[in-house]
Amino acid sequence: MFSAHPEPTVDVRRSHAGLTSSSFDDRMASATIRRLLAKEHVFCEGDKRDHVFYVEEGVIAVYKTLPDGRRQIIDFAYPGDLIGLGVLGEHVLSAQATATSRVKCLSAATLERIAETDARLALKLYKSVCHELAATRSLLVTVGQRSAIERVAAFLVRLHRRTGVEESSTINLAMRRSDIADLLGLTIETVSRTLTKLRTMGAIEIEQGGTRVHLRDLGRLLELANE
Amino acid sequence: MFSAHPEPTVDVRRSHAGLTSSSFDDRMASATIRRLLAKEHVFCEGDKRDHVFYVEEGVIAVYKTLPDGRRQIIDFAYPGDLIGLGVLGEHVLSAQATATSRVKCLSAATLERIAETDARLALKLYKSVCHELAATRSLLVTVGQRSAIERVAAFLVRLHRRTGVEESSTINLAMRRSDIADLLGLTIETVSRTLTKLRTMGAIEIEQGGTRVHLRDLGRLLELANE
DNA sequence: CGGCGTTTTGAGATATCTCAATGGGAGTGG
DNA sequence: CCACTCCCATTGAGATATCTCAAAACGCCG
Repeated sequence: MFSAHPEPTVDVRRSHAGLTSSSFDDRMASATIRRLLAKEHVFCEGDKRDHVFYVEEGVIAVYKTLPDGRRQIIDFAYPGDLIGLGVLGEHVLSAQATATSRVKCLSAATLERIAETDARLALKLYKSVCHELAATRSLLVTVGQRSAIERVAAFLVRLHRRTGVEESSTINLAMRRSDIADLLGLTIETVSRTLTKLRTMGAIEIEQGGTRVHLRDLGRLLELANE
Repeated sequence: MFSAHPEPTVDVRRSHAGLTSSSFDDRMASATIRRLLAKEHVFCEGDKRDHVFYVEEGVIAVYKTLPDGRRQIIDFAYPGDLIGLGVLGEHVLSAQATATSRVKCLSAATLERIAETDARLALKLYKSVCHELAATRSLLVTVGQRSAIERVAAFLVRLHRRTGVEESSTINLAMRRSDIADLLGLTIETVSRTLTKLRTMGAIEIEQGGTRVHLRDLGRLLELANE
């Protein structure tokens, strides 16, 4: 379904789909593991798209840069997500670990061949694009319409939903302020100031090093996020 | 492929795919036509998603609103685009004509039924999501990273590529300043001022009523857009 | 002509950015 | 174990792009 048709544009990126197709599972079991340190790249825009990566641990920032170096992070990929899917021979986005991470490297050609006969897998890939699209639209609304405090609150809430362990309202950012800034279309300083404002308001607590954040008043954050 | 699987999130929106599958063509031929005046809605967020719409003429703004009324336009749909596709029973976005428009109303259930057996159509729908995703990411980069003048220049260039007749570098906005503002995450006034700045610079000429714009210096616009 | 919706323009307010300095934590090497 | 360095986060102060509020001009339609 994917590889047979040359296609002029896009690149599919992440899957929330549980990966249960049996032939796919076989692949997963025998796949190569790659470990990354913070700031290491999984792939770059323009690289040959010969692998698809399944995130097992850590956080991967998927982003696009402008010619002058400005960077927009499109999304963060967490364990269980699939990155690097697409219909083109080259990656149109870059992906970089924001913290120590581990990914499984899957052959793109093989995956796409399996998808041709395995309707369940094909459907999962399709759904993953839909999820991706929804997430991107949601971020677009945030960046286009919300103020700094709303953006940061929305980010925290979303991160909590995505990675938060039940009951615990402490989240591990596992990334730098610059990553948050590039996701939200703000500067590092504004992100920092906004976090301290949220702290001052009593909505959050920031632990040592500023990477762990305790969401003290989730209701307040939701309200601020305007969701 | 689409209807059989209840799915918790998204809504696929637009297709650039040439629509040539024969059973689909039959549907198209017998479909109901709906004519819309500017500001009329094609559908609203939360509406039952029983139809998919093929834009034949005009411009349809597809958007999302925040609880307090702020609006982010996700994209404009032009003739040849398909809107309202998705995997959910309800629309998650709203769609409104920005100018007099004409759409063909297609039964969502039927379309999805055909897609289950017609691989070519299914593939086209898949590709349309990919295109949509690429367009949304591109807009996200614009809104998150670019200045007002860069955003407006990028918008004009994109509109020209999308709807511009060969050779003619005059484009018809067919929408209000408020629509452009809500697409780019700016205010009406900033859009207006930015357009006059581009005019003063000699990059564009604005015709009567401000709806037709002549791109006088496309190179300059491209440069400004930072693409 | 008169009214309405829209665009343009102006002037002042403000959120965010920029530039710069300070401080903290982690790692390194003496 | 203590400098020392590096990277990152925080904080401050001033600059600025964009927003807000307000008024005027324009184009369209009855």
